[in-house]
Amino acid sequence: MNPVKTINDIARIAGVSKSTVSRALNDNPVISKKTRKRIQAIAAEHRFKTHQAARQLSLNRSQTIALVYPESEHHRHMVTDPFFMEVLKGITAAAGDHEYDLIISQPRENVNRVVNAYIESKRADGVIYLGCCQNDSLEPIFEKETALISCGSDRYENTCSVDCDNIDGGLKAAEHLLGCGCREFAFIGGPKARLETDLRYQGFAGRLEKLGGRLSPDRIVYGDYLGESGYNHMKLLLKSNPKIDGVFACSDLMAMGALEAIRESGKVAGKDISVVGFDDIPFARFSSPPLTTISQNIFKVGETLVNKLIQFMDDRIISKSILPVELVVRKTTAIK
Amino acid sequence: MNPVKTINDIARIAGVSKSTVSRALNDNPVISKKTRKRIQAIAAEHRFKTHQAARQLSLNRSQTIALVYPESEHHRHMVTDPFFMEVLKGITAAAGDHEYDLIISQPRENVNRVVNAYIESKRADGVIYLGCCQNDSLEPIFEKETALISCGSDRYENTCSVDCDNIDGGLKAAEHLLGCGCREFAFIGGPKARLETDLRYQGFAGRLEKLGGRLSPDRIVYGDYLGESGYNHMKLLLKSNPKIDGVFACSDLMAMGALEAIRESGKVAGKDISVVGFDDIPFARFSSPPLTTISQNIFKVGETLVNKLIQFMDDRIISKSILPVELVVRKTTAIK
DNA sequence: AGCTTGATTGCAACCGGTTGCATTATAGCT
DNA sequence: AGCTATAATGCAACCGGTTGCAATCAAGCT
Repeated sequence: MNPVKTINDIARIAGVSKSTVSRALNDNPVISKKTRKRIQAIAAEHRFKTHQAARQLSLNRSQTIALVYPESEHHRHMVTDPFFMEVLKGITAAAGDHEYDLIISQPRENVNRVVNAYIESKRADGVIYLGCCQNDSLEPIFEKETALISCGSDRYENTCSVDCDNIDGGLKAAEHLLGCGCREFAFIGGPKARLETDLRYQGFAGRLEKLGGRLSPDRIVYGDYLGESGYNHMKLLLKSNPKIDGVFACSDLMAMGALEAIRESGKVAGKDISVVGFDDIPFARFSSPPLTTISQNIFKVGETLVNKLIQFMDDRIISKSILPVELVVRKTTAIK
Repeated sequence: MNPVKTINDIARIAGVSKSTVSRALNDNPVISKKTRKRIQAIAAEHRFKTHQAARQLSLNRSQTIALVYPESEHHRHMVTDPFFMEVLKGITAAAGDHEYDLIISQPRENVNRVVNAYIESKRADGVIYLGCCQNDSLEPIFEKETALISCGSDRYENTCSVDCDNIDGGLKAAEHLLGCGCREFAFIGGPKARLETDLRYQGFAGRLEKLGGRLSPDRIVYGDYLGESGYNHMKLLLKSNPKIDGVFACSDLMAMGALEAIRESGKVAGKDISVVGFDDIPFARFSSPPLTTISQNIFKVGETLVNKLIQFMDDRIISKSILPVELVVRKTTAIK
């Protein structure tokens, strides 16, 4: 097959001008249907593919969304974050549906600069910012009219965001544990700097206070979402506060770590101590015992991030979305 | 700040031609050091960012790598694949180091076409193909001189690939289980269509045969890498083959599902039955009991994929890399 | 001073698309 | 047939960089 590289080649073959080819390939109705079909057929036959850079240059639009997430504070090699996987699935699916490409980057530092670089170099038309810590200082970005949407860091008036209802999650955990008859509580949060940790705490502690659960400061600890930190914290908690009978952990991984610590202590989760996790990762139902948890529709978070970002890019509509969570009762909680 | 958009603007401000600016910003030594520094200073002062599409068009190079992975056969919303997360980390890190952008896509179908489209539209300079199933038929791509590197599907002569030493993994699992005194084995593979399933089986079964372990066909089953399939398969195996005392599962998730099934059956993993997983996901040490498993350096796989792909793009060097695996002994295996 | 030479810089074409506007073809009408 | 309204197409500029080659400049030499 001869090398057909550009619309000029197609134009020559079809005996029309290059502008006609361009319009035909974009299905511009100003070109007669007959010509359009003919040119499209020729293009297909020669396996022509538009040179994306050229197109982007003309249109001054990259048809690309950048996904930026900061490197986790503690780990570089080991973090297996179920949340990220799932949200990524939602994002890729939705981006694909809208015919946007997705470029991803996990900057070592200076998230701020990276986000700006994507926008200013026209490398991306919009940015999804995932799980920003409170000290990330994206202010300079948020202040501008940048097409940016965030998840896990909704702290700026005029920026789009999508989040799960973290307060309601904490609240549901509290109500359920109270309903199980627990009275002595512990809270194993995510990293303290993270907004969602705070929100879940608010929901949890607020409802406990109202309904008479005990949650003293020495039973409020902060982990890193991974199994190990749940295990370690629970071990210490059990030693210092043997009366604890209700635990809310801000991730399933930490909850499962806690289960292991409970088991080692000789107590039985779901009987002596009730445990509620957060996330409902696929494996949650195979923990031992199967984990009661707050389920987030993370896939949907990903989809919504893309959809709302595109909406903003198209219409400048600023939206704050809060997606519902729900309690999934399994075996780590039971009425005493 | 006045809007400084293009190198033309910089040229005007600096009082030089646009080509000089272009060269200066690329640190071309043909421009006098003084001029270079001056222009770079001006560019920095005005926060100038190169328009990437324009640059790509000129250079006919996107400085981008595409990561393509097929949608998992069974699940769309639920798969939490620890392997993917970790390899992605390695890929983003290495791509960043080489100043390549990374675009990712999980095509619903027609992986083949997607891969080609990236290359032919110059959207990407090279493609990383992850975990190809045997029926994906990427032949048309592999046959060409496409800059493509694959992981999990090394089936084509003249294409780069990176994989862990799956055969050796199976072999090590077999030796360890035999060393524990096991004699009646079961194999819980990944999807049957996947190459690594076959390789691990070869290593495992081959060594068993040599050293006298029993692995009859009805004890060879295939799951989907997730916890649930490990659970279900193990449950059935225990019913049909109560004598089994050594299990090799091709993922930690399946192994952990199997542990749960073993627990439910009243047997004790690490005593009555030994179990070896594969992957060494972070959570493996918190399963109950902590899981003995074959550890892969998946982060390194990601890095290697990028490095070898770039090497190929630069020098057309075709490389096949096989990374070592190692046995991590925890508590699910013990000498009887 | 005049000439050579190497170091700097500028000119203009080019990369491969898109698009406003002018032009031509077609159809419809009297 | 002649004229007009409209549909279809082509021309050429433009997007913002890069780069081969020509032009200029300054220094070194006889």
